[in-house]
Amino acid sequence: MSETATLILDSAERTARQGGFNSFSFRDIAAEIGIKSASVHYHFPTKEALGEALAERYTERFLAALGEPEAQAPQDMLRRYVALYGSALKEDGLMCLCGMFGAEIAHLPDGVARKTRAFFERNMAWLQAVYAADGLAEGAAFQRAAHMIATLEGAMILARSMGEDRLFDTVTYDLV
Amino acid sequence: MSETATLILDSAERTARQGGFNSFSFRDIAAEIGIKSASVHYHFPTKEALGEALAERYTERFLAALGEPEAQAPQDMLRRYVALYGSALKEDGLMCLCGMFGAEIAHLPDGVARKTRAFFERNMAWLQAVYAADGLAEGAAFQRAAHMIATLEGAMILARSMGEDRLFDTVTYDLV
DNA sequence: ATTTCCCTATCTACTGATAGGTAGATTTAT
DNA sequence: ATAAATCTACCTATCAGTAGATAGGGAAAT
Repeated sequence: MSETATLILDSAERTARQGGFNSFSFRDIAAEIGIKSASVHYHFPTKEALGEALAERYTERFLAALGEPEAQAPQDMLRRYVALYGSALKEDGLMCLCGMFGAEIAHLPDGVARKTRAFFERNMAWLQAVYAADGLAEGAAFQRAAHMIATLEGAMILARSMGEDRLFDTVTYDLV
Repeated sequence: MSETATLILDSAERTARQGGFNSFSFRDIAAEIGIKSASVHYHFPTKEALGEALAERYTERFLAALGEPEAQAPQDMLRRYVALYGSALKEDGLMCLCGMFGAEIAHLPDGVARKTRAFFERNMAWLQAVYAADGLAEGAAFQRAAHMIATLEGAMILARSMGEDRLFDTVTYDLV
């Protein structure tokens, strides 16, 4: 991937994680990185393609940061999972990209919706593996994984809505 | 409030609860209810005003549906709270309006952001009253209230993203 | 060596559609 | 007659997307 394509994704991701899929535009991206909007279309022909690339890169980075589900003790892996959401919110000051896309999934182009769903499926699989390693049965692991993702995504929304990032820690304090 | 104003809000709310603040437009609303977009502006001069009215009506209806926090036993009130989110998702097939606005709050007009925050503040107050009636100390009640809201908002996103509404019940099964 | 050719990446200039918003005339209801 | 509500007709700005030109860098052919 070219450096320009990376700059495009960086710009789009930051804006999308504040205002959703309709908040970034080819023009704004182009202006921010000092090229013309037609050149953005050269790298990503349609907005759907750009959105897919965004969700895909985000998912890959997210899972890479998590590592293998059995890398350490289950409790440590869960703490790492919570911390990854927390750093996204507190260090970057941004929502989870796929949480944002997930909220508006009914209005997204098909390809973007698919990639968004894939993020959650892969996160579910990762968490279920951790809970399974902790000795939980399949059904219980599934339930706990869904609860974990839901609580973290919701905690980001609540913290941002109330303008108080510490709320994220309040919600997640006894989650692991 | 006139009948037309109500129809405008109905149309805008349904669309906003699928795709967020940028997903509804004066033109689309007008076309849907059979008037011209200029007439929509007569009732709601700006999109900010329309967004504020949306969030305000949604909040009032939501709290009215909840009733007084001490109306019944705390466990019953909590079950009612969870059920209210569940019916919004499963019967209407829609996200929580203020959950949607909350996700994109950094890109919303000031007035809409304020009304969105007010929704969460009033929900927090209602839940804290329920938990206080259940004998919890102030800090614990605050923590449990924040956790409840976060989990429910996140459960809606997760269920919609994975295209499986039953996921909402999976997440909230042992929440009360 | 030079020329020809293609590829990458960008540009200018444009399209049709849509966004939110406004002025002023007209209709409708009291 | 008045006031509320809607209309026609328009504005400016922005949207995603396209066509065609251009510059520079190799690779291949002569």
